[in-house]
Amino acid sequence: MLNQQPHLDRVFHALADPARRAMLERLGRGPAPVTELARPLPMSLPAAMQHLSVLEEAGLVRTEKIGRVRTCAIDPRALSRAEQWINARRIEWERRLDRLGDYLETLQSPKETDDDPE
Amino acid sequence: MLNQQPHLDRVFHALADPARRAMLERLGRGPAPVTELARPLPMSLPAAMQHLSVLEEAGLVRTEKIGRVRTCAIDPRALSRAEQWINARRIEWERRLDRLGDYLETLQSPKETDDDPE
DNA sequence: CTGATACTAAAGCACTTGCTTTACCAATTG
DNA sequence: CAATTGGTAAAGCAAGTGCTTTAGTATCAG
Repeated sequence: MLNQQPHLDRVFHALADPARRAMLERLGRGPAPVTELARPLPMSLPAAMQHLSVLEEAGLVRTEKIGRVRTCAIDPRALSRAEQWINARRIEWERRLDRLGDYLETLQSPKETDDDPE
Repeated sequence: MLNQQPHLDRVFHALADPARRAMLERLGRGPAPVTELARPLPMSLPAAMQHLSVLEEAGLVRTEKIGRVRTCAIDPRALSRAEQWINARRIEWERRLDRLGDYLETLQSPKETDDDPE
């Protein structure tokens, strides 16, 4: 019943780590090889590689190895799904808050009782 | 150097679990007591409580206990920070893709060479 | 009062994460 | 060729997660 969206799990989990967000922010300025992504991070290269593979499995990053250099680039499509989920929630919540406001107003000037009083 | 935004860590981590997203979706339709949030989930009540406290520590949910019932409600502000981060990345990436497009066009019709060839 | 309801606290445990180190291969450089 | 560079594979380990069960406490209903 749960988890119809394992993709969202992976994307949000990938975004929940500062090292991975730093990688994405760097990649926002253009593609980069693995070593360059790893350099600013306070960890070993294999550790950075593991973060990178989390980003890749979430679909946020695509990589291609040419010669001995693996070049990494962002894939914006994965992020848009996460954005859509957040957006849907926010719209829903704002609408509800509006209806709550309406309801409170009907309490102020009681003409007819409406439904959805919670 | 990393982790200037532990708040983002917590929000994205909270969103990375389907049980917690289900709770948020339910709360989008209005406040609810703990038991109602837990009922559809395939786990014990204490387990659901632990998920709830993750949401609360991320600032996504506020709760108030009246009598023996703890009522939970969403707090949209926490989510907007996450949305802003995603938005910033997407705008950055789209701008970069546009510039890449421009660059490719200048290659097609070479009049003047611009900077930022990456 | 008695019993049921709604939560909460705590301990325990299998499993997963997030690194590390070591060792290694393949591509390039001199 | 030998040495260096860029990346990978694998093992190991401390710490954290995600549940469970058990055992409560406080509140409400009758």
